[in-house]
Amino acid sequence: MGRSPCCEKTGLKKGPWTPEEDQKLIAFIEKHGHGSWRALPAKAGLRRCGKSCRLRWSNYLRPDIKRGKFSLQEEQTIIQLHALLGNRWSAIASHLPKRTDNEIKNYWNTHLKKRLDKMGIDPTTHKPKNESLAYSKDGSNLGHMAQWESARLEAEARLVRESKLQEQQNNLGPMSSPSSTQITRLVLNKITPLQQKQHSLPPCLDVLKAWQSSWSNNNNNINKYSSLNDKKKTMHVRSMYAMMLSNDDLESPTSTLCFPESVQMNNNNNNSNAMVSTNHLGLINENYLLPPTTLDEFIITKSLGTTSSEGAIETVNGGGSDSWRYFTKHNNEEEQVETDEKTIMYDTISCLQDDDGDIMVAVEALRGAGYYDDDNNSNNNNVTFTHLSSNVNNMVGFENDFDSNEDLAAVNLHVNFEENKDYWNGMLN
DNA sequence: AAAAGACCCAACCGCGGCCGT
DNA sequence: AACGGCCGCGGTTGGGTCTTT
Repeated sequence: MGRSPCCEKTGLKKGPWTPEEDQKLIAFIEKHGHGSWRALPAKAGLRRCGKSCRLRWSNYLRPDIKRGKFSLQEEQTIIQLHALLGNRWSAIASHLPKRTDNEIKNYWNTHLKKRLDKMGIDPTTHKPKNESLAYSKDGSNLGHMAQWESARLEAEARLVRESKLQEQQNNLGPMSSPSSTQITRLVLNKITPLQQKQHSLPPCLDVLKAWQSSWSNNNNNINKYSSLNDKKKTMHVRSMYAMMLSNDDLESPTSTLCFPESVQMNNNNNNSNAMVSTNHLGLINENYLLPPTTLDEFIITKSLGTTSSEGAIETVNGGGSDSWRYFTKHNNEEEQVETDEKTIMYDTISCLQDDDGDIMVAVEALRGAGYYDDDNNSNNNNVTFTHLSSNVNNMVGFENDFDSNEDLAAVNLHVNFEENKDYWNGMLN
């Protein structure tokens, strides 16, 4: 069946919208709503086709659109969702409040895709490039498998919702019945056998395995760097996936995707190697995602030997809107910290604040964990938090033998875990 | 300083699904 | 069931801006 054009092409304007046209469109929609897009242009006095008006409104003029730089969290979400969903921009956009599918698509094509590409990750399959080639040689149909995986994940989400509902209806607690996740897995295992840990990650998610491999290969050497810079150089080649791989909690509550045990956090382990490794994951996350060459800096310094129980987070308006760009440490790198349970250190974090006032992840982390005290917010953008080190130590499960630099990394690590939990919960609700 | 190339992103195009008739 | 209108979606384009030579 042929398809008629959406509107008469003759006499209608195309191309960039003028401010006057925008105003006409906004004024009309605010007064009447958009109703039928086809009929709208004539009523609004615009020489545009309805489709052009719809696009202009939904991609640009809508009041609930957030414009400007994508945050770290948004970047993470896009990459994670793209690995799961592929180029389903509207689906991805539904998990990024106030962002349009068009904007996400553009950002992917112009930034994230290239960044993955430079790292040797195939942005289509999210697999390391050499592995992608090998995989193709198997004759596998990647697109088909990704589609299958995507459909399977959606089915998982649906099933867990249903099982949650069932649980509620039956009024049964988790102790008296299998958890919803367990139920989901039982059901799904009949559809797709549970993936063997580490050995057979879903094809479209094999990037996780790649990063796990990257992490594992260097994990044993994490304490052998001669300087922080050396550590950083190595850390730059890794990604947020390391963070995901580092904690079982980050596993999708519904997915059969499994993360390797070798890099899981062991909160009961006071061994310093384990502690350092875990904390470095937080730094890896920050360092990788934030490009190494930028104008703005997120600086961590530390003060040592104090018994103060207070610290300070200072926000600095340093580089305009281009914040969240770099994460590094300086000063005091060689200093060792001796602590006992009663010795509290404090750290000063200098960080940037973006234009719309969002404070960076670390600050949100502290606030979320109760370390950020709005009442103590001073006039010059200084905010304080209390009881940092001891509580952070407890927060991440380490009771002894910690280093304050690593503690701050742990804060970031912790909050990212929480954010990922929220993310997956959001996927399900 | 100028030209060429690269980059970016708003806007367009056309397909396909949904729904009413 | 067939048709037609509407809208959402993903791919692509074109022109403005920035960077490099």
